[in-house]
Amino acid sequence: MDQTGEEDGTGAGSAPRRTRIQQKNREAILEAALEVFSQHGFRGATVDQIAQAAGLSKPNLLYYFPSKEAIHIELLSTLLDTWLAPLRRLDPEGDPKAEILAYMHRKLEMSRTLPRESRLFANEMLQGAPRMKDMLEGDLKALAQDKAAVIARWSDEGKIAAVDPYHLIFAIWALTQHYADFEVQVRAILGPDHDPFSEADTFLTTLFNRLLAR
Amino acid sequence: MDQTGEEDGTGAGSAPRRTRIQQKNREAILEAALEVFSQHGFRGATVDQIAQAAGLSKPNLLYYFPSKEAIHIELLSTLLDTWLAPLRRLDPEGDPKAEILAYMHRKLEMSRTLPRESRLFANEMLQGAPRMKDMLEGDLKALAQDKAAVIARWSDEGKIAAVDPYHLIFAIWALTQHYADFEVQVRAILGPDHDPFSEADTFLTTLFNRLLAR
Amino acid sequence: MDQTGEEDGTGAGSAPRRTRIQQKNREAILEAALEVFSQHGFRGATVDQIAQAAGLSKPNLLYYFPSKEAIHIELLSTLLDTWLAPLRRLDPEGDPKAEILAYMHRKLEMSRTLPRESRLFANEMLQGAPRMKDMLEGDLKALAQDKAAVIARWSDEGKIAAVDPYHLIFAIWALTQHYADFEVQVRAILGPDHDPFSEADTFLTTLFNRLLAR
Amino acid sequence: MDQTGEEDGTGAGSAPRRTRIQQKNREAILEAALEVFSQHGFRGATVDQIAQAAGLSKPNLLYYFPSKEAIHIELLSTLLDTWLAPLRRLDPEGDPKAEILAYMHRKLEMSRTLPRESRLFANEMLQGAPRMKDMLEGDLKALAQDKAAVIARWSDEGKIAAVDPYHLIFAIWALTQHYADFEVQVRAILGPDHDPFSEADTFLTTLFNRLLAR
DNA sequence: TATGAATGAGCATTCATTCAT
DNA sequence: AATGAATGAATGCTCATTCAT
Repeated sequence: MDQTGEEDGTGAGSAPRRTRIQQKNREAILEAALEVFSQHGFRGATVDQIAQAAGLSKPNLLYYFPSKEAIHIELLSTLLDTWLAPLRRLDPEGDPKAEILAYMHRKLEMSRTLPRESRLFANEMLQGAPRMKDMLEGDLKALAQDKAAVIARWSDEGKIAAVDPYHLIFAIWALTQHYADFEVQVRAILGPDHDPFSEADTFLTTLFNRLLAR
Repeated sequence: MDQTGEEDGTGAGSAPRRTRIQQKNREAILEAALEVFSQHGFRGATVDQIAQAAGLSKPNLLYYFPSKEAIHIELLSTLLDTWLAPLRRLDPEGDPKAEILAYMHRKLEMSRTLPRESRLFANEMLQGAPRMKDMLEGDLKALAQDKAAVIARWSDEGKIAAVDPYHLIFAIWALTQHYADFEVQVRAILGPDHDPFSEADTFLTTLFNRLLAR
Repeated sequence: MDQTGEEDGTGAGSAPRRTRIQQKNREAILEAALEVFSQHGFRGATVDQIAQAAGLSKPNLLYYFPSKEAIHIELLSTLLDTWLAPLRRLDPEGDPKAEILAYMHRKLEMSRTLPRESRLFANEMLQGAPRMKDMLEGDLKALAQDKAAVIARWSDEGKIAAVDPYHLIFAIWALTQHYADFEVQVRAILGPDHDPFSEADTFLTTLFNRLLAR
Repeated sequence: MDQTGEEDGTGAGSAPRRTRIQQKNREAILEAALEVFSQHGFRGATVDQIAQAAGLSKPNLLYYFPSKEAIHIELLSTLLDTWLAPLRRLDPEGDPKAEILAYMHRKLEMSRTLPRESRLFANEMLQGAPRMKDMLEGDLKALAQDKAAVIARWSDEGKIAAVDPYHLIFAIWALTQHYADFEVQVRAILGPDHDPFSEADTFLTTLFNRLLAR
């Protein structure tokens, strides 16, 4: 997914040296696991499925990761960074409404291009975030507070309409992720002749423009 | 095997005769299953958990329902009706903006009072609706089309601002269900001193007012 | 092995009610496990072996005991009581030498009739008593101290020859258990025409008579 | 595969040529294997544990020995020689009681200095000597018969008290090995302030003196 | 209706050993 | 002489479901 190279959970230590084949297999496993976990959830996924999808034998897969859970955790750790990146880019010095709209667009784009990651995340949330709670109350909370303060300031300064900054963020998350997480429903209703994401882009642009207009 | 003749979604079959104890146990099972399925997903839930939560032995539970899957399907069937009820009540003859806002409020209220149902539904969607696709493309689609037409008319007649009626419905779904489905995340960010649903009520009222204002 | 009915490890609580079939199967499992564990050790034994020896399927065995380890622990708990019984009967008011010789005989008889128990115990000791250390430092130590004091008194009062009471007890254990634990070796050396236990009886009687004679 | 031509107990084969590093690694492996096998038994030990303890990779370890079992067998073969050495030194021409006591002391000293070897041997005996039976019925039996005959002669000649020579040997084995094999138990009972082996020395000296006194 | 007993299929993980380099 | 990579065969345990009563 990204070439930043995953840490081993310690977050600190020296980068683990990996041979080319290790790198390749680890990536294949994570890619396969993303596919399987996002579709079936943690418990619903089997190591066999993942191994097969990665083109490895089950014991060989467990040569690269110590356990099924370790793969899941690795995915979630990497995911959170990816997930928060668009929000991180919200620039306190930029034009308020443009910044918020741009953020929404980046987030919608992520739903479009990374729907499996979105579903993996949603799965974890639905189950009460058993493996992610710490991350939520750490990085995520800090970032949300930071950006909410920025938005609140914009709101106070009259640069955008008055609006609860936290719930504005929630709204962006909810509205964009919905198109990934509830894709079946959206497609069932719209039928095959619609392009949900392009319509969503238009609709959400309107929505946030009206919501934030002074 | 399934001599209880449970209504299977067709809505036709003869009314199943049930003693009071049967009724009570079926309800206990469905209540328990809702709890367990919504928390752990279908594969993550075990019949044992459900039986224990229902206060029954495992074989006795399977006397009432032929299989784990049958319980799940029964829950989903019932759920869809509950889920669509608020939308059904959207009155074509009512005041457009008031109707839409009232619908949103009913939906948010459902997220507040029935979060387990919301998560059960979300779980099913995330997995591609393997057990619900027909219902989506049947009742749900029909209802959505029907109500979208109403909203489109309102929009055309200038009674509300121009808006894509389908995506308006999606927005209501996404924004209200988010507070049930991503509750951990919302609470992790807001902390213990907030009342997410009451704040959401205010925020969403504002949001839809601005979106729909002529 | 004995009809006292095993506790479930809590040591306290009410006696677990068991149906006849439960009683029968539990006993079959423990008997089979004794056979297998004493021969192959804990790690060397497989649940499959035990199940087969007990005439049960693997999952059915695990219906009666939660894990392989639980069976092992149950065996060891029961065993310690059996194991200490002969020493418990050492009567402080009896004739000193006769009491000690009688104890030795009871212990030797146990090696003869319960060699598997002896080997199970020896196996556990060899590995450092990972599952029995507490029992050793509890019941066993207390009993040994108690009886060592009795023997020390006899020794002090000149009723038996001066002797270290603890090491006298160890000597009885070592000498009697040897015929069970090292049975292959004893038989390899003596050949098929000897009766090790009857010879041991004579030899050990002589040994302790000479050791303890005033 | 096994081109190193390890002496396989027959004692005949050509002397294996080994480089210094080979020699060093073989020794490291055997040392590590002794540690691990004596603690966990054959089945309980893993090749990984041994390799790690020896500071080698698993495949490299298997370059030196064709299999886990081969290491075990090698250990046992070497062990038997070590084990019997003290008895071999029993001098038919020496002073009978002094010889027997000296043998007992050598054996006790071995328990003190080589407890792992003692436990390895005990483990093998407990399991019925599956890998050692031939050795028992060969070298061991011959030596035991030889020395038993010596003791029997001494006994017949009145140089020591009348005693069954085989069971006298067993007694020495049992009493000395007990302090290595059942060390946990001994220490659990005596507590930390005792020196089991030094006390055993005193006790066993007394015991055999009284047993053998004319 | 209800439950104790039983099981086949499956699952995550371990492990001795082999392969390729 | 050494090791990273790979695997077949277990191994302990779980689970939905069935059987017998």
